[in-house]
Amino acid sequence: MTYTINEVADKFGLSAHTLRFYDKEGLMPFIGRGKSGNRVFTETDLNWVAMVCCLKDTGMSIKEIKQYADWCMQGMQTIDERKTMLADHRKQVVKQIADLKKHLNLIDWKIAVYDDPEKAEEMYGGLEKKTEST
Amino acid sequence: MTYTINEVADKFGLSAHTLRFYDKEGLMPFIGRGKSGNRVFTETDLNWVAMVCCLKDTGMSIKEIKQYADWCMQGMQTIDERKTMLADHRKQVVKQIADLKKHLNLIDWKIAVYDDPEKAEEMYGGLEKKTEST
DNA sequence: ATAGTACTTCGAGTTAACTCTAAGTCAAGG
DNA sequence: CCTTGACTTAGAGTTAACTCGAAGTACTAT
Repeated sequence: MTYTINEVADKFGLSAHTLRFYDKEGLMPFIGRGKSGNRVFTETDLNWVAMVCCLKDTGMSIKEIKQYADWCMQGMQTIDERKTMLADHRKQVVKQIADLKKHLNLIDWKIAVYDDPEKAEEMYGGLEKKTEST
Repeated sequence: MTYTINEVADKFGLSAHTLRFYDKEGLMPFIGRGKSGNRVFTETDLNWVAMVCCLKDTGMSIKEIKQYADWCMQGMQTIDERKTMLADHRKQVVKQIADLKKHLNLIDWKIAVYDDPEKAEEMYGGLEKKTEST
């Protein structure tokens, strides 16, 4: 089973434009072509696209993903570099989650204040005192 | 106690340029000025900057934050709009956290594969079979 | 064979969010 | 008085990541 660029785009919620752009940037160095020059995606390629999307959606830049792809193309001797890169990135993702949870607390507190303004003075000392009182 | 733009920038890990940019975009409509025209930040203003940073860091666009700021300036009659906006945004943040956790699983799996390649075939069916074998 | 559809490349344009430069003002210290 | 340093504005430039348009090729159905 193989897939066209539009099928893959649909599957991952991207546009064909974006997939070609990723290809052009070197993020997909091993996508095959059919006899008329069209990109042909295999199941294995789909796994790779999933990995690219995962890295992108967790904030890795295209430049870094290209570095990762380049290392993958170079074979086994780059395993250590790849492992280090993923371990570093993992830390960043863990930090992102922690930061988001912290921010969520402030958002929750703010919503609570709107539901019960009394809480504002008690809990925080009057955020927006100035604006709310105008 | 009041603060200069550079003190605030330091406190929040932003540049003074960025704070002025936010001000220009209407994200800080109530920052006072000293007699020579310099921005003067109060403790209350710091709380507001914290809120802006929270919204920005959780993916809200400057345009949306401006909308929120505008509503804050209009006073009590916009409480409902603000509450709705924050509740909607809260949902998005919760989703971001869930998505990041999901992505983290793939990253963890991939790291595990690098540590013990045997797992690849068992768990996933050979991601990167093509690239690893070249 | 011809119309339609899906793909191709190349390169220009867009958007968001900064990021910086230039030219100028202002207050304090020597 | 003069320099130094922190601030001011307006506006231009940068960067990342798309996003689109034009022009062309190739298979598919009528």
